[in-house]
Amino acid sequence: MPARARVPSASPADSHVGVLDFLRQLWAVDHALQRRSKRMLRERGITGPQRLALRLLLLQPGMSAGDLAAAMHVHPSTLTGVLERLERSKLLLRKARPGDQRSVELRATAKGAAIVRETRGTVEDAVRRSLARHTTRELAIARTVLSELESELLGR
Amino acid sequence: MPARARVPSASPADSHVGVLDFLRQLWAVDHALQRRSKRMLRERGITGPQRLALRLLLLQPGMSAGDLAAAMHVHPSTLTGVLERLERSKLLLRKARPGDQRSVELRATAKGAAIVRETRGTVEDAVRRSLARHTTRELAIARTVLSELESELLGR
DNA sequence: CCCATGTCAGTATCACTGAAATAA
DNA sequence: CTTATTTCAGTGGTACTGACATGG
Repeated sequence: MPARARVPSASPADSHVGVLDFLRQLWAVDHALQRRSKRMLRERGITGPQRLALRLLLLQPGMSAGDLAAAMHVHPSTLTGVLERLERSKLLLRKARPGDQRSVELRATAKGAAIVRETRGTVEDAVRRSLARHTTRELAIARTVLSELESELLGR
Repeated sequence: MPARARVPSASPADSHVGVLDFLRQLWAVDHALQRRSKRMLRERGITGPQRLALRLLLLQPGMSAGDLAAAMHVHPSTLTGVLERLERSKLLLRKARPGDQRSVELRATAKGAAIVRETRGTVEDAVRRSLARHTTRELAIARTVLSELESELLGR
């Protein structure tokens, strides 16, 4: 099991606000996300992205694959694999859309809805607990920083 | 190219502070990180985690594989692959440690040091630009939230 | 013999590019 | 014919578990 590191912090000269420290924290959260997702797969048979897909589908049943891919910020071809695994696990149904046979209507099954309701040990659960410890204002700041980070990462 | 989503926000009843919104933002940053990493690989021949490994190695030359794995919060067997790719690209040297033949001394090559210095288009670059837009206090808050999120994700 | 270190084998998800299939 | 939607084929990186070789 990975343990805490003992590595010297970035020198202040690196930049005014410890870019390397922030960078490491960012990758740390990323790894934590990936590990939790793997663990969910082992223990409950569903990954983080798969859960997110189902969750969005419950909010807007009948979504097309393209719309869901956009909502999840992934390439449509990436979604194909996610959907296939969800379907194999009987958590999702793919149906040709009446009126446009190219498109598909996606819906969570009853089993899919049930697994989404069970939140113990999920990413969502961790987020909920973290958020409960902060004020609305602090969370707004955190979200803004994350949102700008996202833009910068996607840009150029 | 993934585009912006149009999905209804979480209902306020979901929890007091939009857990689903925060969750989506978190995955969005994660995806942005992955995409930037892939793009770096295409354009410059090195991924985000690979760069982080080299960066830590420059800070502490001669580190062992186990220590580096701990510093990066990954399993030693995960690091094996990362190191192999770095070595194949001639960015890193692995040498048996004198006095303990089980352990290895890791060092960035001159080429490795050079590629780390070139930061245009890297994750680090995006972080630097984002940080420049915020006050020290705001960044401290963001870091705290991320750090707690990490703990919650790793826990239980 | 026992423990530590690192690698290897096997498996799985995610993510892309680019091309193909099908339908509008 | 052209465009839109999704899937398929192929590639690559990350990450794990569990086993193994080797050295202390």
